[in-house]
Amino acid sequence: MLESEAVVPCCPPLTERTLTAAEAERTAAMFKALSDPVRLRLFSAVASAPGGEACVCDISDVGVSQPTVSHHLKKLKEAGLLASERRGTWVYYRVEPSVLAGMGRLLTGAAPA
Amino acid sequence: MLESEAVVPCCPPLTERTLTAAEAERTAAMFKALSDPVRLRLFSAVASAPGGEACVCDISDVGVSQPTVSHHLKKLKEAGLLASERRGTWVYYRVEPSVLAGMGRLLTGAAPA
DNA sequence: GTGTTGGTTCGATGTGTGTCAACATAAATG
DNA sequence: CATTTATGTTGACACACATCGAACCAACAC
Repeated sequence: MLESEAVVPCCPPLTERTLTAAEAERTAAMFKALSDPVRLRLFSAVASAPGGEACVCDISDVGVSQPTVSHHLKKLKEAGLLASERRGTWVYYRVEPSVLAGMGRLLTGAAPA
Repeated sequence: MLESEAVVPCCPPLTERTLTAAEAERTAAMFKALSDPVRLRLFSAVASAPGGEACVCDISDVGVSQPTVSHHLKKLKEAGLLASERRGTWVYYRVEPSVLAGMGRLLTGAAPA
């Protein structure tokens, strides 16, 4: 199981040149992780949570069963977008810091302020 | 056929709050359009082309059959990421201007320089 | 008109994926 | 130990999707 193999320092901005097949493969994997409505809601719930992290119990109200939530969180983790840590009873997820900036740079070709 | 219905002024940054179901649906559709390696190569080919546009004949060398290229370009168009125009013999695709900035803002929460 | 080149649409097919119910694991609590 | 609560995993199923060849349309040349 290959998890969170550095997805950030991956590829040039989309406006720079045509991506190679390998670059496209890696970049597509990140977009694919965010291409499902449920995953997107889960991700934004974590990303917007105070402290940058949230326990599953706080974000699992997205209209699907709990196993499905777990499945989607796993996918986000495999894509390198989220990291998880168990603290006692609950499991907390947080956003991998550099990921958002990296994907933003991919689209805009510039670092945000 | 609903094409390019304003996708840009759609949704708040992912870090702001948990997206609503409707917001997640719309945002996921844009990410999904970029979640395929072939589409990503086609999109970057158009986005990086001089003048911001390219004819199909210039970008269709991505390792799949030409009908498949056409299929993917159609999807990108339906997602509001590309626009097409026929000029004589050839069909030209160009990037919808505000889309990249809009998606970048979605991820970083800030406008690029 | 016929022919040729560029592009899209149409079926068909195989693979991928989102979903849930059922089961399994992990930690706290009694 | 048994029980309860919180997550994760497995297996199965239905639907979506990427791909192709073949048929089709659009513009140009003859």
